[in-house]
Amino acid sequence: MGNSKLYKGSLNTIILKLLEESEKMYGYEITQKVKEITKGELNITEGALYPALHKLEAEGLLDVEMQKVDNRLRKYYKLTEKGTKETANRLTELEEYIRTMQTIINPKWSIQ
Amino acid sequence: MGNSKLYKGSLNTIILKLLEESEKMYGYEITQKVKEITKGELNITEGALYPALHKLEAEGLLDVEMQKVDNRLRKYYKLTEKGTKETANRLTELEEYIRTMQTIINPKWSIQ
DNA sequence: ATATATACATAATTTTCTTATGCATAAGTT
DNA sequence: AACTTATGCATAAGAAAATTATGTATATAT
Repeated sequence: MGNSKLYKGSLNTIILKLLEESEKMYGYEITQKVKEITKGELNITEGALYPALHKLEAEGLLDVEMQKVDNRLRKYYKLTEKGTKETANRLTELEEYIRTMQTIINPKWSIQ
Repeated sequence: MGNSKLYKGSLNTIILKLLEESEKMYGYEITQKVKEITKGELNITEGALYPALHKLEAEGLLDVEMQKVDNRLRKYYKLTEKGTKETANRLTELEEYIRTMQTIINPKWSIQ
Protein backbone atom coordinates (compact mmCIF):
# COMPACT_ATOMS: atom_id res chain seq x y z
CA MET A 1 0.00 0.00 0.00
CA GLY A 2 2.01 2.85 1.35
CA ASN A 3 5.45 4.19 0.84
CA SER A 4 6.34 3.06 4.33
CA LYS A 5 6.07 -0.48 5.64
CA LEU A 6 4.08 0.77 8.58
CA TYR A 7 0.82 0.62 6.65
CA LYS A 8 1.13 -3.16 6.58
CA GLY A 9 -1.75 -4.46 8.64
CA SER A 10 -3.87 -1.32 8.64
CA LEU A 11 -5.74 -1.76 5.35
CA ASN A 12 -8.75 -3.49 6.88
CA THR A 13 -9.12 -0.79 9.51
CA ILE A 14 -8.95 1.89 6.84
CA ILE A 15 -11.61 0.21 4.71
CA LEU A 16 -13.94 -0.28 7.66
CA LYS A 17 -13.56 3.31 8.83
CA LEU A 18 -14.27 4.71 5.36
CA LEU A 19 -17.41 2.61 5.10
CA GLU A 20 -18.50 3.79 8.52
CA GLU A 21 -18.26 7.36 7.24
CA SER A 22 -19.59 6.94 3.73
CA GLU A 23 -22.31 4.32 4.21
CA LYS A 24 -21.52 2.58 0.91
CA MET A 25 -18.51 2.64 -1.40
CA TYR A 26 -17.03 0.67 -4.28
CA GLY A 27 -13.43 -0.46 -4.59
CA TYR A 28 -12.07 2.11 -6.97
CA GLU A 29 -13.79 4.84 -4.99
CA ILE A 30 -11.95 3.71 -1.85
CA THR A 31 -8.55 3.97 -3.54
CA GLN A 32 -9.35 7.48 -4.76
CA LYS A 33 -10.78 8.62 -1.43
CA VAL A 34 -7.70 7.46 0.44
CA LYS A 35 -5.41 9.14 -2.09
CA GLU A 36 -7.42 12.33 -1.64
CA ILE A 37 -7.57 12.50 2.15
CA THR A 38 -3.91 11.53 2.56
CA LYS A 39 -2.84 14.02 -0.13
CA GLY A 40 -1.30 11.27 -2.20
CA GLU A 41 0.76 9.80 0.61
CA LEU A 42 -1.11 6.51 0.74
CA ASN A 43 -1.90 4.60 -2.43
CA ILE A 44 -3.85 1.41 -1.96
CA THR A 45 -2.99 -1.12 -4.64
CA GLU A 46 -5.69 -3.18 -6.30
CA GLY A 47 -3.85 -6.38 -5.48
CA ALA A 48 -4.22 -5.56 -1.80
CA LEU A 49 -7.68 -3.96 -1.89
CA TYR A 50 -9.82 -6.48 -3.73
CA PRO A 51 -8.71 -9.58 -1.81
CA ALA A 52 -9.21 -7.59 1.40
CA LEU A 53 -12.77 -6.65 0.43
CA HIS A 54 -13.55 -10.26 -0.48
CA LYS A 55 -12.22 -11.44 2.86
CA LEU A 56 -14.20 -8.86 4.86
CA GLU A 57 -17.29 -9.94 2.96
CA ALA A 58 -16.56 -13.62 3.64
CA GLU A 59 -16.22 -12.79 7.33
CA GLY A 60 -19.66 -11.24 7.31
CA LEU A 61 -18.47 -7.70 7.98
CA LEU A 62 -19.51 -6.35 4.58
CA ASP A 63 -22.51 -6.69 2.31
CA VAL A 64 -22.26 -6.33 -1.45
CA GLU A 65 -24.59 -4.77 -3.96
CA MET A 66 -23.87 -4.67 -7.70
CA GLN A 67 -24.74 -1.60 -9.71
CA LYS A 68 -24.24 -0.70 -13.36
CA VAL A 69 -23.21 2.90 -13.99
CA ASP A 70 -22.37 4.16 -17.50
CA ASN A 71 -22.25 0.59 -18.72
CA ARG A 72 -19.50 -0.16 -16.16
CA LEU A 73 -20.05 -2.47 -13.22
CA ARG A 74 -19.54 -1.34 -9.66
CA LYS A 75 -19.56 -3.47 -6.52
CA TYR A 76 -20.82 -1.38 -3.65
CA TYR A 77 -19.83 -2.49 -0.19
CA LYS A 78 -21.45 -1.51 3.08
CA LEU A 79 -21.04 -2.51 6.70
CA THR A 80 -23.21 -5.24 8.14
CA GLU A 81 -24.34 -4.97 11.74
CA LYS A 82 -21.46 -7.24 12.69
CA GLY A 83 -19.18 -5.05 10.60
CA THR A 84 -20.25 -1.92 12.46
CA LYS A 85 -19.43 -3.52 15.79
CA GLU A 86 -16.10 -4.82 14.53
CA THR A 87 -15.22 -1.38 13.17
CA ALA A 88 -15.52 0.06 16.65
CA ASN A 89 -13.12 -2.60 17.95
CA ARG A 90 -10.61 -2.01 15.19
CA LEU A 91 -10.63 1.73 15.81
CA THR A 92 -10.04 1.19 19.51
CA GLU A 93 -7.11 -1.06 18.63
CA LEU A 94 -5.76 1.57 16.26
CA GLU A 95 -5.91 4.24 18.95
CA GLU A 96 -4.17 1.90 21.37
CA TYR A 97 -1.52 1.14 18.77
CA ILE A 98 -0.91 4.83 18.10
CA ARG A 99 -0.66 5.55 21.82
CA THR A 100 1.88 2.75 22.25
CA MET A 101 4.00 3.91 19.32
CA GLN A 102 3.93 7.46 20.60
CA THR A 103 5.22 6.20 23.93
CA ILE A 104 8.11 4.64 22.06
CA ILE A 105 8.82 7.74 19.98
CA ASN A 106 8.49 10.12 22.86
CA PRO A 107 9.77 8.19 25.84
CA LYS A 108 9.41 9.44 29.38
CA TRP A 109 11.48 6.43 30.44
CA SER A 110 14.61 7.95 28.89
CA ILE A 111 14.77 10.57 31.64
CA GLN A 112 15.22 8.03 34.41
CA MET B 1 4.41 -9.33 17.98
CA GLY B 2 1.37 -7.50 19.16
CA ASN B 3 -2.18 -8.37 19.95
CA SER B 4 -3.31 -6.38 16.95
CA LYS B 5 -2.15 -6.78 13.36
CA LEU B 6 -1.27 -3.12 13.26
CA TYR B 7 2.19 -3.80 14.66
CA LYS B 8 3.14 -5.57 11.44
CA GLY B 9 5.90 -3.57 9.85
CA SER B 10 6.83 -1.53 12.90
CA LEU B 11 9.33 -3.88 14.57
CA ASN B 12 12.39 -2.44 12.81
CA THR B 13 11.42 1.10 13.74
CA ILE B 14 10.97 0.06 17.37
CA ILE B 15 14.38 -1.64 17.49
CA LEU B 16 16.12 1.34 15.90
CA LYS B 17 14.47 3.82 18.23
CA LEU B 18 15.40 1.82 21.34
CA LEU B 19 19.01 1.64 20.21
CA GLU B 20 19.01 5.37 19.59
CA GLU B 21 17.96 5.86 23.21
CA SER B 22 20.03 3.19 24.92
CA GLU B 23 23.24 3.27 22.87
CA LYS B 24 23.68 -0.51 23.02
CA MET B 25 21.30 -3.36 23.82
CA TYR B 26 21.07 -7.13 23.46
CA GLY B 27 18.09 -9.05 22.11
CA TYR B 28 16.53 -10.28 25.29
CA GLU B 29 16.95 -6.82 26.80
CA ILE B 30 14.93 -5.35 23.91
CA THR B 31 12.01 -7.71 24.51
CA GLN B 32 11.96 -6.84 28.21
CA LYS B 33 12.29 -3.10 27.62
CA VAL B 34 9.39 -3.09 25.18
CA LYS B 35 7.24 -5.13 27.56
CA GLU B 36 8.06 -2.65 30.31
CA ILE B 37 7.41 0.60 28.48
CA THR B 38 4.20 -0.68 26.85
CA LYS B 39 3.01 -2.09 30.18
CA GLY B 40 2.79 -5.56 28.71
CA GLU B 41 0.72 -4.58 25.70
CA LEU B 42 3.44 -5.38 23.19
CA ASN B 43 5.38 -8.61 23.39
CA ILE B 44 8.06 -9.09 20.80
CA THR B 45 8.54 -12.75 19.98
CA GLU B 46 12.01 -14.19 19.54
CA GLY B 47 11.04 -15.59 16.14
CA ALA B 48 10.45 -12.05 14.96
CA LEU B 49 13.20 -10.26 16.86
CA TYR B 50 16.33 -12.26 16.08
CA PRO B 51 15.84 -12.46 12.30
CA ALA B 52 15.08 -8.72 12.33
CA LEU B 53 18.32 -7.96 14.19
CA HIS B 54 20.29 -10.12 11.77
CA LYS B 55 18.76 -8.33 8.82
CA LEU B 56 19.46 -4.86 10.22
CA GLU B 57 23.04 -5.95 10.81
CA ALA B 58 23.33 -7.31 7.26
CA GLU B 59 22.03 -3.98 5.96
CA GLY B 60 24.81 -2.21 7.81
CA LEU B 61 22.50 -0.39 10.23
CA LEU B 62 23.73 -2.24 13.31
CA ASP B 63 27.08 -3.33 14.68
CA VAL B 64 27.48 -6.36 16.94
CA GLU B 65 29.69 -6.97 19.92
CA MET B 66 29.71 -10.22 21.87
CA GLN B 67 30.02 -10.19 25.61
CA LYS B 68 29.99 -12.93 28.23
CA VAL B 69 28.08 -12.12 31.39
CA ASP B 70 27.60 -14.69 34.17
CA ASN B 71 28.81 -17.42 31.84
CA ARG B 72 25.96 -16.55 29.43
CA LEU B 73 26.61 -15.01 26.03
CA ARG B 74 25.07 -11.70 25.00
CA LYS B 75 25.09 -10.08 21.58
CA TYR B 76 25.09 -6.36 22.02
CA TYR B 77 23.81 -4.31 19.11
CA LYS B 78 24.40 -0.64 18.48
CA LEU B 79 23.61 1.76 15.66
CA THR B 80 26.19 2.38 12.96
CA GLU B 81 26.48 5.86 11.46
CA LYS B 82 24.27 4.68 8.62
CA GLY B 83 21.87 3.23 11.19
CA THR B 84 21.61 6.54 13.01
CA LYS B 85 20.66 8.33 9.80
CA GLU B 86 18.19 5.62 8.84
CA THR B 87 16.61 5.78 12.31
CA ALA B 88 15.82 9.45 11.76
CA ASN B 89 14.13 8.56 8.46
CA ARG B 90 12.12 5.75 10.00
CA LEU B 91 10.92 7.97 12.84
CA THR B 92 9.84 10.65 10.37
CA GLU B 93 7.93 7.96 8.47
CA LEU B 94 6.31 6.79 11.70
CA GLU B 95 5.19 10.30 12.56
CA GLU B 96 3.83 10.72 9.05
CA TYR B 97 2.02 7.38 9.34
CA ILE B 98 0.48 8.36 12.68
CA ARG B 99 -0.65 11.72 11.29
CA THR B 100 -2.21 10.00 8.28
CA MET B 101 -4.04 7.44 10.38
CA GLN B 102 -5.31 10.13 12.72
CA THR B 103 -6.68 11.95 9.68
CA ILE B 104 -8.55 8.79 8.80
CA ILE B 105 -9.84 8.23 12.33
CA ASN B 106 -10.80 11.83 12.86
CA PRO B 107 -11.82 13.07 9.44
CA LYS B 108 -12.51 16.71 8.70
CA TRP B 109 -13.64 15.62 5.25
CA SER B 110 -16.76 13.99 6.69
CA ILE B 111 -18.27 17.42 7.37
CA GLN B 112 -18.34 18.44 3.72
C1' DA C 1 -5.39 6.16 -33.12
C1' DT C 2 -3.56 6.16 -28.59
C1' DA C 3 -3.19 7.01 -23.87
C1' DT C 4 -5.35 7.67 -19.56
C1' DA C 5 -9.05 6.88 -16.38
C1' DT C 6 -12.43 3.86 -14.59
C1' DA C 7 -13.64 -0.81 -12.68
C1' DC C 8 -13.00 -5.40 -11.47
C1' DA C 9 -10.03 -9.74 -10.64
C1' DT C 10 -6.30 -13.17 -9.72
C1' DA C 11 -1.64 -15.44 -9.64
C1' DA C 12 3.24 -15.48 -8.32
C1' DT C 13 6.31 -13.74 -5.26
C1' DT C 14 8.06 -11.28 -1.20
C1' DT C 15 7.91 -9.56 3.40
C1' DT C 16 6.93 -10.07 8.02
C1' DC C 17 5.08 -12.19 11.38
C1' DT C 18 3.50 -16.57 14.59
C1' DT C 19 4.25 -20.92 16.32
C1' DA C 20 7.18 -24.55 17.31
C1' DT C 21 11.41 -26.32 18.31
C1' DG C 22 16.24 -26.60 19.80
C1' DC C 23 20.36 -25.64 22.80
C1' DA C 24 22.47 -23.89 27.11
C1' DT C 25 23.17 -21.68 31.81
C1' DA C 26 21.28 -19.45 36.21
C1' DA C 27 18.15 -18.94 39.78
C1' DG C 28 14.27 -20.02 42.37
C1' DT C 29 10.90 -23.58 44.19
C1' DT C 30 9.16 -27.91 46.15
C1' DA D 1 17.68 -33.64 44.39
C1' DA D 2 14.24 -32.57 40.95
C1' DC D 3 11.74 -29.29 38.57
C1' DT D 4 10.24 -24.83 36.90
C1' DT D 5 11.10 -20.27 35.50
C1' DA D 6 14.16 -16.87 33.76
C1' DT D 7 17.87 -15.66 30.84
C1' DG D 8 19.99 -15.79 26.19
C1' DC D 9 20.59 -17.17 21.51
C1' DA D 10 18.89 -19.42 17.02
C1' DT D 11 16.23 -21.42 13.08
C1' DA D 12 12.48 -23.81 10.48
C1' DA D 13 7.61 -24.37 8.99
C1' DG D 14 3.65 -22.12 8.14
C1' DA D 15 0.30 -18.16 7.85
C1' DA D 16 -0.98 -13.53 6.72
C1' DA D 17 -0.80 -9.49 4.12
C1' DA D 18 1.26 -7.03 1.11
C1' DT D 19 3.76 -6.01 -3.87
C1' DT D 20 4.21 -6.73 -8.59
C1' DA D 21 2.51 -8.36 -12.73
C1' DT D 22 -1.01 -9.58 -15.58
C1' DG D 23 -5.70 -9.91 -17.56
C1' DT D 24 -10.38 -8.19 -19.04
C1' DA D 25 -13.48 -4.38 -20.35
C1' DT D 26 -15.61 0.31 -21.10
C1' DA D 27 -15.23 5.55 -21.21
C1' DT D 28 -12.91 9.70 -22.01
C1' DA D 29 -9.42 12.80 -23.49
C1' DT D 30 -5.55 13.95 -26.76
